Amino acid sequence: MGSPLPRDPIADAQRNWERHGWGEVAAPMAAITAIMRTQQILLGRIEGVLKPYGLTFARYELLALLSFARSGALPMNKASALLQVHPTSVTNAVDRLEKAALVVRSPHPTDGRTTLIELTAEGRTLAKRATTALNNEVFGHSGFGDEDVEHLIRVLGDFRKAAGDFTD
Amino acid sequence: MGSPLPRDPIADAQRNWERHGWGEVAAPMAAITAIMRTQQILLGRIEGVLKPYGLTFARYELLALLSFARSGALPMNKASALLQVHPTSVTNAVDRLEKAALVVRSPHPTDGRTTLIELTAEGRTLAKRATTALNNEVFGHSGFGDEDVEHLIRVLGDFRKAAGDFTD
DNA sequence: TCCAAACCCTTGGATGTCCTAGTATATTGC
DNA sequence: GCAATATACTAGGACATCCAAGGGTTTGGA
Repeated sequence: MGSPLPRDPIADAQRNWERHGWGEVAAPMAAITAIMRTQQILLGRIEGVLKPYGLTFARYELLALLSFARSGALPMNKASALLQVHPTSVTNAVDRLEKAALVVRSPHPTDGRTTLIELTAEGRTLAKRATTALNNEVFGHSGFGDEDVEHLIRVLGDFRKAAGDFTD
Repeated sequence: MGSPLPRDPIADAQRNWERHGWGEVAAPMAAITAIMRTQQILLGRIEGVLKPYGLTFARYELLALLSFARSGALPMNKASALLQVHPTSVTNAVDRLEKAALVVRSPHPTDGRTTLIELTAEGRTLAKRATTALNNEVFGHSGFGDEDVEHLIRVLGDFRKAAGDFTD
């Protein structure tokens, strides 16, 4: 999006916060802003790797989730809960995946309100290939040290739990 | 978006990765996924606080950036670089902020290609109030411990630097 | 001097996310 | 058994982000 800046804009923001007498919250502000930016960078990398497969991250996540389900099928509401996104986002993703013949919608056997999302053979194949690509090109070179990875998993896990993501 | 899940879906994903022989990259995958989810949670909180002010996070960031500029004005391309978003995103944000009379566009005095974004008096006032709200309601209760905040700033700072965000 | 290359901003299009409503199906309770 | 409530999915709308392209302005080398 541009060449490297001469200075870290988030560190600058933190200094501005302190300079304005908000020193108490300057560090958390910087940490939160850094999380936002890091997510943006990672998402960009992931989307870049997935593009050749005709997938976006949202669609890949759904495909991957289905590929781990016993039967290769899940109710839409289940997928929405597990992916932690709004139901309409799942509808959107399924619409496009279905158009690409990677999944199909089928009625739930006993509950008429529910729609099952089912992986097709191509969907399963593509999920596997995309996962390999992501493992090789993103997760395998995350840029985080092993210790930092463990720390992130723990700290962000605690945060997500406190935020009400899960009970466990 | 839903009630808490009985189990951490990211920890489950990590286990799935390991079960499929991708143990090498399971942890980084989990860490990255956790960052994505954490960003989503934080963004939701921030947007919730800003809503009463008629602001979104994108617009707030621009307003805050301008409020820290000496003259309360910045070229669009400068803002794009500092916020690290695509120029068209800035155009979009400025369109809406201008419609709300929080900023105005003015021509650059010497470079005819450049447009300056200038904070209005209301814009400056609103930025201050929104910042106070965010400090009180989000940054002040980030949910991260002091040590974790320092750790996040360091680790994510290194990551962003390695990703080419800044030289410093 | 003058034209090509570089730079700046905007428009239009594709995606994703969320929210609000609306329709259809299940469940509950009287 | 039937009405009221709850649940599941989808349609439409508001926003944000990015990319690709287009039109105007500067800069720089021939």
